[in-house]
Amino acid sequence: MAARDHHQRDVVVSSDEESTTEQLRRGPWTVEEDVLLVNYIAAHGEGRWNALARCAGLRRTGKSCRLRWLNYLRPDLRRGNMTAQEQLLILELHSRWGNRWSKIAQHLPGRTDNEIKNYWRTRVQKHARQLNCDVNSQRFKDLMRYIWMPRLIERIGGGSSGDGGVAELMSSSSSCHCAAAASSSSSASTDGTQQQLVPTPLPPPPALASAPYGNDDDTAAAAAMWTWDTAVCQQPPQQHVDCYQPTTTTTCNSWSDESLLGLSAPSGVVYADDMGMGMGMGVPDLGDTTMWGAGADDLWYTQIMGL
DNA sequence: AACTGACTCAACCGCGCATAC
DNA sequence: AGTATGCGCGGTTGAGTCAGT
Repeated sequence: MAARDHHQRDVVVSSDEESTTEQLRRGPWTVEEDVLLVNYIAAHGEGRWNALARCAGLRRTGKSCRLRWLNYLRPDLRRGNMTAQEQLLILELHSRWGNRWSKIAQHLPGRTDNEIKNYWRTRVQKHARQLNCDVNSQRFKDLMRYIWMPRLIERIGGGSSGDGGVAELMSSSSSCHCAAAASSSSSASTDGTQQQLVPTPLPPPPALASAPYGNDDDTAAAAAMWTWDTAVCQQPPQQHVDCYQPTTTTTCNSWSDESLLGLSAPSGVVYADDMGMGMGMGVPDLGDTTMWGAGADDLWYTQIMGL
Protein backbone atom coordinates (compact mmCIF):
# COMPACT_ATOMS: atom_id res chain seq x y z
CA MET A 1 0.00 0.00 0.00
CA ALA A 2 2.96 2.23 0.59
CA ALA A 3 3.76 2.37 -3.10
CA ARG A 4 0.20 3.17 -3.93
CA ASP A 5 0.10 5.89 -1.33
CA HIS A 6 3.25 7.32 -2.78
CA HIS A 7 1.72 7.63 -6.19
CA GLN A 8 -1.74 8.40 -5.11
CA ARG A 9 -3.79 11.03 -6.76
CA ASP A 10 -4.87 13.87 -4.60
CA VAL A 11 -8.33 13.90 -5.99
CA VAL A 12 -10.77 16.35 -4.60
CA VAL A 13 -14.38 16.10 -5.48
CA SER A 14 -17.64 17.64 -4.56
CA SER A 15 -20.00 14.98 -3.39
CA ASP A 16 -23.57 15.05 -4.50
CA GLU A 17 -24.38 12.72 -1.67
CA GLU A 18 -23.10 14.77 1.23
CA SER A 19 -24.83 17.83 2.46
CA THR A 20 -21.61 19.64 3.12
CA THR A 21 -20.27 22.11 0.60
CA GLU A 22 -16.74 21.28 1.69
CA GLN A 23 -14.47 19.78 -0.92
CA LEU A 24 -14.06 16.10 -0.28
CA ARG A 25 -11.12 13.89 -1.02
CA ARG A 26 -11.33 10.62 -2.84
CA GLY A 27 -8.94 7.99 -4.03
CA PRO A 28 -6.40 6.07 -1.97
CA TRP A 29 -6.24 6.80 1.71
CA THR A 30 -3.15 8.27 3.30
CA VAL A 31 -1.58 6.97 6.48
CA GLU A 32 -2.64 10.19 8.21
CA GLU A 33 -6.24 9.65 7.24
CA ASP A 34 -6.10 6.07 8.42
CA VAL A 35 -4.74 7.19 11.76
CA LEU A 36 -7.45 9.80 12.11
CA LEU A 37 -10.15 7.30 11.35
CA VAL A 38 -8.78 4.55 13.56
CA ASN A 39 -8.24 6.87 16.49
CA TYR A 40 -11.67 8.38 16.21
CA ILE A 41 -13.38 5.02 16.06
CA ALA A 42 -11.29 3.77 18.97
CA ALA A 43 -12.52 6.68 21.01
CA HIS A 44 -16.09 7.01 19.84
CA GLY A 45 -17.00 3.81 18.12
CA GLU A 46 -18.26 3.34 14.60
CA GLY A 47 -21.53 4.24 12.97
CA ARG A 48 -23.12 7.51 11.92
CA TRP A 49 -20.47 7.68 9.26
CA ASN A 50 -21.20 11.08 7.82
CA ALA A 51 -21.06 12.70 11.24
CA LEU A 52 -18.02 10.61 12.05
CA ALA A 53 -16.21 11.84 8.96
CA ARG A 54 -16.82 15.45 9.90
CA CYS A 55 -16.01 15.06 13.57
CA ALA A 56 -12.84 13.14 12.84
CA GLY A 57 -11.64 15.91 10.60
CA LEU A 58 -11.64 13.72 7.55
CA ARG A 59 -12.44 15.33 4.24
CA ARG A 60 -14.07 12.15 3.14
CA THR A 61 -17.62 11.01 2.64
CA GLY A 62 -19.11 8.93 5.38
CA LYS A 63 -19.46 6.19 2.87
CA SER A 64 -15.78 6.27 2.09
CA CYS A 65 -14.93 6.17 5.80
CA ARG A 66 -17.19 3.22 6.35
CA LEU A 67 -15.70 1.35 3.41
CA ARG A 68 -12.16 2.08 4.52
CA TRP A 69 -12.89 0.90 8.02
CA LEU A 70 -14.82 -2.21 7.13
CA ASN A 71 -12.64 -3.35 4.27
CA TYR A 72 -9.21 -2.37 5.44
CA LEU A 73 -8.73 -0.90 8.89
CA ARG A 74 -10.86 -3.12 11.08
CA PRO A 75 -8.52 -4.85 13.52
CA ASP A 76 -10.12 -8.25 13.12
CA LEU A 77 -9.55 -8.49 9.40
CA ARG A 78 -7.71 -11.45 8.04
CA ARG A 79 -5.08 -11.02 5.39
CA GLY A 80 -3.66 -13.33 2.84
CA ASN A 81 -5.01 -15.95 0.53
CA MET A 82 -8.25 -17.69 1.14
CA THR A 83 -7.76 -20.97 2.89
CA ALA A 84 -9.30 -24.14 1.55
CA GLN A 85 -11.89 -23.92 4.29
CA GLU A 86 -12.78 -20.40 3.30
CA GLN A 87 -12.92 -21.27 -0.37
CA LEU A 88 -15.17 -24.18 0.39
CA LEU A 89 -17.41 -22.03 2.52
CA ILE A 90 -17.68 -19.42 -0.19
CA LEU A 91 -18.64 -21.99 -2.77
CA GLU A 92 -21.10 -23.61 -0.45
CA LEU A 93 -22.69 -20.43 0.84
CA HIS A 94 -22.83 -18.86 -2.58
CA SER A 95 -24.66 -21.90 -3.86
CA ARG A 96 -27.11 -21.36 -1.06
CA TRP A 97 -27.50 -17.61 -1.03
CA GLY A 98 -26.19 -16.33 -4.33
CA ASN A 99 -24.53 -12.93 -4.40
CA ARG A 100 -25.40 -12.12 -0.81
CA TRP A 101 -21.82 -11.17 -0.12
CA SER A 102 -22.34 -9.60 3.24
CA LYS A 103 -24.33 -12.57 4.42
CA ILE A 104 -21.61 -14.89 3.20
CA ALA A 105 -18.99 -12.72 4.86
CA GLN A 106 -20.73 -13.13 8.20
CA HIS A 107 -19.65 -16.75 8.12
CA LEU A 108 -16.06 -15.99 7.24
CA PRO A 109 -14.63 -14.16 10.22
CA GLY A 110 -12.19 -11.49 9.20
CA ARG A 111 -13.21 -11.50 5.58
CA THR A 112 -15.15 -8.68 4.03
CA ASP A 113 -17.97 -8.84 1.57
CA ASN A 114 -15.84 -6.88 -0.85
CA GLU A 115 -13.02 -9.36 -0.53
CA ILE A 116 -15.34 -12.28 -1.10
CA LYS A 117 -16.94 -10.56 -4.03
CA ASN A 118 -13.53 -9.89 -5.54
CA TYR A 119 -12.56 -13.48 -4.94
CA TRP A 120 -15.68 -14.69 -6.65
CA ARG A 121 -15.36 -12.38 -9.59
CA THR A 122 -11.66 -12.86 -10.17
CA ARG A 123 -11.23 -16.54 -9.37
CA VAL A 124 -14.50 -18.33 -9.68
CA GLN A 125 -15.91 -16.40 -12.58
CA LYS A 126 -12.60 -16.68 -14.34
CA HIS A 127 -12.92 -20.44 -14.36
CA ALA A 128 -16.46 -20.17 -15.60
CA ARG A 129 -15.27 -18.03 -18.46
CA GLN A 130 -12.52 -20.48 -19.24
CA LEU A 131 -15.09 -23.22 -19.28
CA ASN A 132 -17.11 -21.08 -21.60
CA CYS A 133 -20.12 -21.52 -19.41
CA ASP A 134 -22.15 -19.22 -17.27
CA VAL A 135 -21.22 -19.08 -13.63
CA ASN A 136 -24.86 -19.67 -12.79
CA SER A 137 -25.30 -22.59 -15.14
CA GLN A 138 -26.02 -26.04 -13.86
CA ARG A 139 -22.89 -27.27 -15.55
CA PHE A 140 -20.71 -24.94 -13.62
CA LYS A 141 -22.55 -25.65 -10.39
CA ASP A 142 -21.99 -29.34 -10.95
CA LEU A 143 -18.32 -28.70 -11.48
CA MET A 144 -18.10 -26.85 -8.22
CA ARG A 145 -20.15 -29.34 -6.34
CA TYR A 146 -18.73 -32.58 -7.61
CA ILE A 147 -15.13 -31.72 -8.29
CA TRP A 148 -13.90 -28.53 -6.70
CA MET A 149 -15.70 -28.85 -3.44
CA PRO A 150 -14.71 -32.48 -2.88
CA ARG A 151 -11.17 -31.54 -3.68
CA LEU A 152 -11.27 -28.72 -1.17
CA ILE A 153 -12.78 -31.07 1.34
CA GLU A 154 -9.96 -33.47 0.74
CA ARG A 155 -7.47 -30.74 1.34
CA ILE A 156 -9.19 -29.72 4.53
CA GLY A 157 -9.40 -33.29 5.67
CA GLY A 158 -5.75 -33.81 4.93
CA GLY A 159 -4.76 -30.69 6.77
CA SER A 160 -3.98 -30.50 10.43
CA SER A 161 -6.58 -27.99 11.41
CA GLY A 162 -10.23 -28.81 11.18
CA ASP A 163 -12.49 -25.84 10.92
CA GLY A 164 -15.44 -26.19 13.23
CA GLY A 165 -17.29 -23.45 11.48
CA VAL A 166 -17.03 -25.21 8.18
CA ALA A 167 -18.09 -28.49 9.67
CA GLU A 168 -21.05 -26.98 11.37
CA LEU A 169 -22.21 -25.20 8.29
CA MET A 170 -21.68 -28.17 6.10
CA SER A 171 -23.52 -30.45 8.42
CA SER A 172 -26.64 -28.47 7.79
CA SER A 173 -26.05 -28.09 4.12
CA SER A 174 -28.40 -29.71 1.72
CA SER A 175 -26.00 -29.53 -1.15
CA CYS A 176 -22.77 -30.87 0.25
CA HIS A 177 -23.46 -33.71 2.56
CA CYS A 178 -19.92 -34.81 2.64
CA ALA A 179 -18.18 -31.81 4.07
CA ALA A 180 -19.15 -32.42 7.63
CA ALA A 181 -17.38 -35.71 7.65
CA ALA A 182 -14.48 -34.41 5.70
CA SER A 183 -13.85 -31.39 7.77
CA SER A 184 -14.02 -32.83 11.20
CA SER A 185 -15.55 -35.64 13.14
CA SER A 186 -17.14 -33.29 15.57
CA SER A 187 -18.14 -29.71 15.72
CA ALA A 188 -19.13 -27.16 18.27
CA SER A 189 -22.84 -26.58 18.12
CA THR A 190 -24.43 -23.27 18.78
CA ASP A 191 -24.99 -24.07 22.43
CA GLY A 192 -21.35 -24.81 22.88
CA THR A 193 -21.65 -28.56 23.14
CA GLN A 194 -19.77 -30.86 20.86
CA GLN A 195 -22.03 -32.14 18.18
CA GLN A 196 -21.16 -35.41 16.55
CA LEU A 197 -21.41 -35.13 12.83
CA VAL A 198 -22.61 -38.25 11.19
CA PRO A 199 -21.65 -38.65 7.58
CA THR A 200 -24.69 -38.65 5.44
CA PRO A 201 -24.86 -40.35 2.07
CA LEU A 202 -24.71 -37.99 -0.82
CA PRO A 203 -27.53 -38.73 -3.23
CA PRO A 204 -26.89 -38.81 -6.92
CA PRO A 205 -26.77 -35.35 -8.41
CA PRO A 206 -30.32 -34.17 -9.00
CA ALA A 207 -29.70 -33.51 -12.62
CA LEU A 208 -28.40 -37.03 -12.97
CA ALA A 209 -31.04 -38.83 -11.04
CA SER A 210 -33.61 -38.44 -13.73
CA ALA A 211 -32.24 -40.35 -16.65
CA PRO A 212 -32.39 -40.35 -19.56
CA TYR A 213 -30.58 -37.14 -20.19
CA GLY A 214 -31.98 -34.73 -22.64
CA ASN A 215 -30.21 -32.48 -25.03
CA ASP A 216 -29.85 -29.73 -22.52
CA ASP A 217 -26.22 -28.74 -22.37
CA ASP A 218 -26.08 -28.60 -18.62
CA THR A 219 -27.69 -31.96 -18.21
CA ALA A 220 -25.46 -33.48 -20.82
CA ALA A 221 -22.45 -32.01 -19.14
CA ALA A 222 -23.57 -33.37 -15.82
CA ALA A 223 -24.15 -36.74 -17.39
CA ALA A 224 -20.69 -36.71 -18.83
CA MET A 225 -19.32 -35.72 -15.47
CA TRP A 226 -21.24 -38.47 -13.75
CA THR A 227 -20.02 -41.04 -16.20
CA TRP A 228 -16.47 -40.00 -15.73
CA ASP A 229 -16.88 -39.64 -12.02
CA THR A 230 -18.18 -43.13 -11.61
CA ALA A 231 -15.38 -44.46 -13.73
CA VAL A 232 -12.83 -42.71 -11.61
CA CYS A 233 -14.21 -44.03 -8.40
CA GLN A 234 -14.95 -47.43 -9.88
CA GLN A 235 -17.83 -47.74 -7.54
CA PRO A 236 -21.49 -48.32 -8.16
CA PRO A 237 -23.43 -45.16 -7.47
CA GLN A 238 -24.53 -46.22 -4.05
CA GLN A 239 -20.98 -46.57 -2.86
CA HIS A 240 -19.78 -43.84 -5.03
CA VAL A 241 -20.96 -41.37 -2.45
CA ASP A 242 -17.95 -42.28 -0.40
CA CYS A 243 -15.83 -40.56 -2.92
CA TYR A 244 -17.14 -37.32 -1.56
CA GLN A 245 -16.18 -38.21 1.95
CA PRO A 246 -12.42 -38.34 1.81
CA THR A 247 -11.76 -38.81 5.46
CA THR A 248 -14.31 -41.49 6.04
CA THR A 249 -13.35 -44.29 3.72
CA THR A 250 -10.41 -45.42 1.76
CA THR A 251 -12.30 -45.19 -1.48
CA CYS A 252 -11.88 -41.50 -1.17
CA ASN A 253 -8.29 -41.89 -2.15
CA SER A 254 -9.65 -41.78 -5.63
CA TRP A 255 -9.46 -38.08 -5.23
CA SER A 256 -5.80 -37.96 -4.54
CA ASP A 257 -3.76 -36.91 -7.48
CA GLU A 258 -1.76 -40.10 -7.38
CA SER A 259 -4.78 -42.32 -7.51
CA LEU A 260 -6.33 -40.24 -10.17
CA LEU A 261 -3.22 -40.45 -12.24
CA GLY A 262 -3.16 -44.15 -11.81
CA LEU A 263 -6.50 -44.57 -13.45
CA SER A 264 -6.96 -44.85 -17.12
CA ALA A 265 -9.75 -42.45 -17.63
CA PRO A 266 -10.56 -41.95 -21.28
CA SER A 267 -8.65 -38.79 -21.75
CA GLY A 268 -7.11 -38.07 -18.41
CA VAL A 269 -8.38 -37.24 -15.03
CA VAL A 270 -9.07 -34.11 -13.17
CA TYR A 271 -8.05 -32.58 -9.94
CA ALA A 272 -8.03 -29.14 -8.52
CA ASP A 273 -4.84 -27.20 -8.52
CA ASP A 274 -3.07 -25.96 -5.44
CA MET A 275 -5.56 -23.23 -4.96
CA GLY A 276 -8.24 -25.80 -4.84
CA MET A 277 -10.09 -24.00 -7.53
CA GLY A 278 -8.25 -24.25 -10.77
CA MET A 279 -8.75 -27.41 -12.69
CA GLY A 280 -5.81 -29.41 -13.77
CA MET A 281 -5.45 -32.70 -15.44
CA GLY A 282 -3.18 -35.61 -15.39
CA VAL A 283 -2.47 -37.03 -18.77
CA PRO A 284 0.59 -39.18 -19.14
CA ASP A 285 1.96 -37.50 -22.20
CA LEU A 286 1.23 -34.06 -20.95
CA GLY A 287 2.56 -34.31 -17.46
CA ASP A 288 0.55 -34.40 -14.33
CA THR A 289 0.69 -30.77 -13.36
CA THR A 290 -0.79 -29.16 -16.39
CA MET A 291 -2.49 -26.16 -14.97
CA TRP A 292 -5.89 -24.92 -15.78
CA GLY A 293 -5.90 -22.54 -18.65
CA ALA A 294 -3.59 -24.56 -20.80
CA GLY A 295 -4.82 -25.72 -24.12
CA ALA A 296 -4.74 -29.30 -23.02
CA ASP A 297 -7.30 -28.54 -20.36
CA ASP A 298 -9.60 -27.09 -22.90
CA LEU A 299 -9.23 -30.23 -24.92
CA TRP A 300 -9.98 -32.34 -21.93
CA TYR A 301 -13.03 -30.33 -21.08
CA THR A 302 -14.22 -30.53 -24.60
CA GLN A 303 -14.21 -34.26 -24.23
CA ILE A 304 -15.43 -34.61 -20.69
CA MET A 305 -18.01 -31.91 -20.71
CA GLY A 306 -19.30 -32.67 -24.13
CA LEU A 307 -18.59 -29.17 -25.28
C1' DA B 1 16.53 -6.56 -19.44
C1' DA B 2 12.55 -4.65 -21.51
C1' DC B 3 8.11 -5.00 -22.93
C1' DT B 4 3.34 -6.48 -22.68
C1' DG B 5 -0.87 -8.32 -21.32
C1' DA B 6 -3.38 -10.57 -17.68
C1' DC B 7 -4.48 -10.43 -13.09
C1' DT B 8 -5.42 -8.59 -8.31
C1' DC B 9 -7.68 -5.79 -5.19
C1' DA B 10 -8.66 -1.34 -2.87
C1' DA B 11 -11.72 2.04 -3.80
C1' DC B 12 -15.26 4.16 -6.11
C1' DC B 13 -20.15 5.08 -8.05
C1' DG B 14 -25.02 4.47 -8.60
C1' DC B 15 -28.92 2.43 -7.12
C1' DG B 16 -32.32 0.48 -4.08
C1' DC B 17 -34.03 -0.65 0.38
C1' DA B 18 -34.58 0.01 5.42
C1' DT B 19 -34.74 2.86 9.23
C1' DA B 20 -34.72 7.11 11.84
C1' DC B 21 -36.19 11.63 12.32
C1' DA C 1 -45.85 11.36 4.58
C1' DG C 2 -41.56 13.19 3.31
C1' DT C 3 -36.69 13.58 3.91
C1' DA C 4 -32.16 12.25 5.54
C1' DT C 5 -29.10 8.81 6.59
C1' DG C 6 -27.16 4.19 6.82
C1' DC C 7 -26.29 0.16 4.60
C1' DG C 8 -25.77 -3.52 1.04
C1' DC C 9 -25.06 -4.79 -3.54
C1' DG C 10 -23.49 -5.00 -8.51
C1' DG C 11 -20.53 -3.14 -11.44
C1' DT C 12 -16.46 -0.65 -12.56
C1' DT C 13 -11.89 1.62 -12.32
C1' DG C 14 -7.03 1.97 -12.17
C1' DA C 15 -2.39 1.34 -10.05
C1' DG C 16 0.55 -2.23 -8.82
C1' DT C 17 2.13 -6.90 -9.59
C1' DC C 18 3.18 -10.97 -11.99
C1' DA C 19 4.18 -14.05 -15.71
C1' DG C 20 5.19 -14.84 -20.35
C1' DT C 21 7.71 -13.48 -24.48
